[in-house]
Amino acid sequence: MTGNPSETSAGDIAVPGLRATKQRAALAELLARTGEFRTAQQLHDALKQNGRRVGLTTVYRSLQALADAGEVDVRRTEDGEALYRLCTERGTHTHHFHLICRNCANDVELDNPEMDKWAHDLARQHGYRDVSHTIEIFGLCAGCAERD
Amino acid sequence: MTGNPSETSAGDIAVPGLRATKQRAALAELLARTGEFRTAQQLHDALKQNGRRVGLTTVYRSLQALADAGEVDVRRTEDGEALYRLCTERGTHTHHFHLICRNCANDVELDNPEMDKWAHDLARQHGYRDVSHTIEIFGLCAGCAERD
DNA sequence: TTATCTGCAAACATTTTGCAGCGAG
DNA sequence: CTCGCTGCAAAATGTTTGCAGATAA
Repeated sequence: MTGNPSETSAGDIAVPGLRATKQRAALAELLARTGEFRTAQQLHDALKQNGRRVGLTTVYRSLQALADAGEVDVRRTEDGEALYRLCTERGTHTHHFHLICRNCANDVELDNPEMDKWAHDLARQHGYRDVSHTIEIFGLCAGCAERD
Repeated sequence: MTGNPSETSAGDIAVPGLRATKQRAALAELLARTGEFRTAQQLHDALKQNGRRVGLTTVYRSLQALADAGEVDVRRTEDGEALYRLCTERGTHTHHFHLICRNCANDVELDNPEMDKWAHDLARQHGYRDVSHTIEIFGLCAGCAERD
């Protein structure tokens, strides 16, 4: 699974204003392959295990840049650690719902432009500008609810 | 306003298994008076300004104890800081919006049953049960946007 | 009295920053 | 060649812990 690192950038992410470096390519590939929320340190460890030599600092900085560019989603653990995952709908600066199972941590990412707009308008009604929103719905997913 | 600290416990919170100390009483009173999400440090500062001498450590430990006891709600800032607020009513399963200024941390609490219902339905459409949701909209409040 | 609580200082964990050198464009 | 990117080490931040003395029960 981890045995054949090719030079070709598989899940490459081109962000205008960011240089294409090996490190970021490796990170992007990893993010694409993972698809789930991981801490910066987990990603860093994974890169190390894949033989990729990327500094933790660079992981942090790249994740931040990618988050700014709207390419990755950021979420927080209950104790405040940042979790990163490749945004399923990239490029769009829309923010999505997260439907998170509180048992298995499974995360469904939804997109509801209407609700999106609503949240936006509501914020502006109250004088808020430069608005972003986070909508997290916690519950038991079908699988876990059954197993209960 | 702050000049006459009486010995009587105004917003006292009695938690079985926890001793009633002046420090915790002061914190509880402050929480009751505040009613909004604050960081531990903000609470600590407020206590200091009220002439209450309570160590930061104690603030943290008390908040943790109160949170464990279900008396206090914990939330996280966008950058991972913990925010605490007196739990309004346990049992009510109402969830509100939080319109949070990412600069001054001001928090407008809204209630929009329609959006509430929407979120709920959406979750159930995806097979989620025992649903609760958190809707946080971050932005710059009018005041901070002006000051920019 | 005695077990818990307090508060200081020091430890911690995560994330950020300074700076010298590397490397993409 | 140049300027941004990298990575180490060191700093900054928010939070937790060890321990000696204070205090509620």
